[in-house]
This record gives sequence, C-alpha cells and structure tokens, in this order.
Amino acid sequence: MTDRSTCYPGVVTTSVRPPRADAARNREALLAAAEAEFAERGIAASVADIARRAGVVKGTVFRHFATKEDLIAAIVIGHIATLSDEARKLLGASDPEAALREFLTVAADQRHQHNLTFLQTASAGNTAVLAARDELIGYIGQLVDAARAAGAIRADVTAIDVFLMMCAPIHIMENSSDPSPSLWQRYLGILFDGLRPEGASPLTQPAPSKP
Amino acid sequence: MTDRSTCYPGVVTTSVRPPRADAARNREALLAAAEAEFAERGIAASVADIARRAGVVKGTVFRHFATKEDLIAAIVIGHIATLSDEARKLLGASDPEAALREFLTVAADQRHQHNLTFLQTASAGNTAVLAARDELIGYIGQLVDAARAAGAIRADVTAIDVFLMMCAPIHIMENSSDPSPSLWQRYLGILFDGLRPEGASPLTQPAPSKP
DNA sequence: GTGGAAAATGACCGAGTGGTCATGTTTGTC
DNA sequence: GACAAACATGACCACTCGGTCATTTTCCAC
Repeated sequence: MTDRSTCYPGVVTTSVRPPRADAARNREALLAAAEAEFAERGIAASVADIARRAGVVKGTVFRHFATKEDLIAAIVIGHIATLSDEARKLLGASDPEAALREFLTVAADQRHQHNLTFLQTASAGNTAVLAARDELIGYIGQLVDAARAAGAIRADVTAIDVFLMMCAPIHIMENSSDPSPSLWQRYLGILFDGLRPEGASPLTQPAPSKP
Repeated sequence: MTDRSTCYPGVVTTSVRPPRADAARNREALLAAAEAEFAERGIAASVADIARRAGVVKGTVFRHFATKEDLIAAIVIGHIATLSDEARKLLGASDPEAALREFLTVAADQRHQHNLTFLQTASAGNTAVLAARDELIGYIGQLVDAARAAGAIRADVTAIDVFLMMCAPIHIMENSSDPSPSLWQRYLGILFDGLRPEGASPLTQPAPSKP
C-alpha cells in the first residue's frame, strides 16, 4: 500500500499534517474541473479530460481521489452540504410553506446547473455520501413538519418522500429535446400542488422507511 | 458500402424480399436479449454480451442494426408503439379520469420493468423514435382533452406535459437505495393529485410547445 | 440436389478507459 | 540552503468497447 493519506472523500482524516499548498490548490482545481466536465459530458467525462481541464496530469487525480467514484462522491457531498446549509437557514422562516417551496427551488436549480442527478446515483454506495444525505433528510424533515403543522402540505407525505422527489422536476425537463432552461419550474409547480392538502387522494403505497 | 438492406430501424424498407427465416429468428432473439441486458446493466450493457445472450456472435448484431444506437432505437420504438396501442384502447373509456390514470400506470409500469428511462434519452435523436413519440403524444392529447372536459384535471396541463412527466414516478423511486418494487405507485399518486383542478396554483412557466 | 444469394462467423482493429508506478520536482522545516 | 517528505509527472498497463470484413455456412428457389 502506498501513502494515501490525502485520499479522503470529503472528510479530513484526523491528526495528519495539513496538505501542502500546491496540493490544496490542485484539489480545488480538480473538483471545479470535474464538476464542469461532468456537467458538460455527463458520467462519460473521462478522468484524463478532467485532469487536463484542471491543468494537471491524470496521475495527480488519483493521488487526490483513489478512484473516479471517490471524486464523484466528493462533488456530491459538497452539493449535499450546500443544500443542508440552505435547509438550515430556512428552518426559522415565518412562512413554512414558502420555506419548503424555496428549498425545493434551490435544490432543483442546483441540480439543473450542475447536472447532478446522475452523479447522485453514481455515488449511491459511498458511506460518506450516505451520511451527508441522512443529515440533509433530517433538515428536510424539520421543514416538512413545519409545513405540515401550518396546514400547507398533506399529512401523508414524509421527509424521505420530499428528498426522493427533489430531482423530479429536473428529470422531467430532461426528457424534453429542447427545453427552456427554467422549464423545471413548471413541473415543480405541478409537483408542489400534488403535495398540498386540497384534493389529496389516499396513497396506496406506504412511505419508504429508508431512503 | 456493403449491403445494409436489413438494417432498418423499426421500419421495413419497401419492396425487398422478406428476410430469411434464420435472420428473422435472430432479429427477435437479439431484441429480446438486448432488452433484458439493458434492463439488468443499464446503458453500459455491451453489444458482445447482448449477442452472447441471443446465442449469436457480435458481428451478427451489426448486420441487423447498423449501430448500437439503432438497436436501442428499435427497442424504444417497440415500447412507444405498445403505449400508443394502450392509449388508443383507453380513448373510448367511460371514465376519462380513470383512463388517464390507467395510461400513466401502464406507462410507469412498463418503464419500471424494462428500465427504459435511460434508453429513451439514448435514442433521443433518432427520427423514427421521434415519429413514434409524436404519434403517442397525439393519443395522450386525446386522453388529456377528455379528462379536462370531464373536469378531472386542471386546465393548464397539456399532452406534452403528461408525456414528459410520464417517467417521473420511476425516476423518483430510482433515487431510493432499496425501493419497494411498487413504490412508484406512491409517487404517481402524488403526481396525479398535482394534475387535479382542486388546489391547483398558477404555473409560472408556460407549457413547452415541442416535446 | 444444386447454385447463388443472404446471413453468420470469428478474428481483428483502433480508440479510449480507469488505474499504476518509478522517476523527477516542489514545498515546508530546521 | 540543505534535507526529507509530499507531491506531480508522463509513460505505461490491461482491458473493454463499438465496429469491420474476408471467409464460411445456411437457407431457399428452381
């Protein structure tokens, strides 16, 4: 085994000396380049292209991220953390319905801009991703509870439901050949109306117990 | 150019002698094998594996389908045609709301069983697929019109909307790590409630004019 | 049965992939 | 400024992929 102390998937291993300045620079450049490359070419983006875009050689990528999957996981974790921050900010809002809607808007917008929907499935097994995901679902749960208490959403909808449905507007618009960039807002509107208590019909399938 | 008279993507070229018996057999076997392989391994399923599963050699695949994309297109066209048949059958139903819901149920179930969501995007540019898609949207339009006339769905929702949203329940459940096989029915329920007139809020984005 | 067309075969190709590693370079420390 | 550890380099590997093609086999009409 060679030295892999810098290969942490988003979580710093404890009690090691801080990374060298150039290494930290390159890591950030790689994350940015990978995000851009994945957004443009999807999961097919190659490690070599990412390295080139970051002004670095392919071998360097594997010094920072043990596998391509680890690189993807690092990106996904970053974005999930961003969403967690957003959800936390919205917790104290005076209008719980508007807060939940705003969260879904931010989430869809982020996923739209960075083509994250497929990255999320690509890093589904990563434990660090799972931990970040669970934290996010916790915050979503508080948003959902507040909205439900305010009578803004139906009673039978859970935090896991909302988490799973988060990407739906993006997936819907991706089926269009030449979508307007903000088409997803239309489907977020329809989806959100489906979450409202008015006209809600009983659901035949129970809510999933785990995401 | 070698003879490619059998490489038709779902549409029979006119006035050629019928294919040989073994060729017809192999073509069906290839389509079935490809469908199974794609369902199991996604878009990453290789032509060689598909050929092996069909009891045939890789070169044979390219005698029937000029490219891998053409093979995918043939599968997708078959499934779209199946949906068109289903929609046509439902046109005369006495309950337009139930008919639309039944159509969405059949569509989601088909896409769930055959993992078709990604295949559809993979064959997005194929002209024969586009033609089949437009025909399907025509039938969906009639289902939607009937449902709207019966007051079962909101006024601002179009056939293209329904077509684009068709796969949403499947995409939603695919975000789950360990989904129940019928979880998509839950999200179809929520989505369908979003299509109802009760509690519908105005949509900020206009409906797409083309799919 | 036989001849000729249609189709299947399997070896082959080139491009591209994620990943490795010995070697050379940079950085921080004393 | 020298030394060691951290880091970057670029050549390299094994492998898979979609696709091609000369050759052989199979089918069908007569």
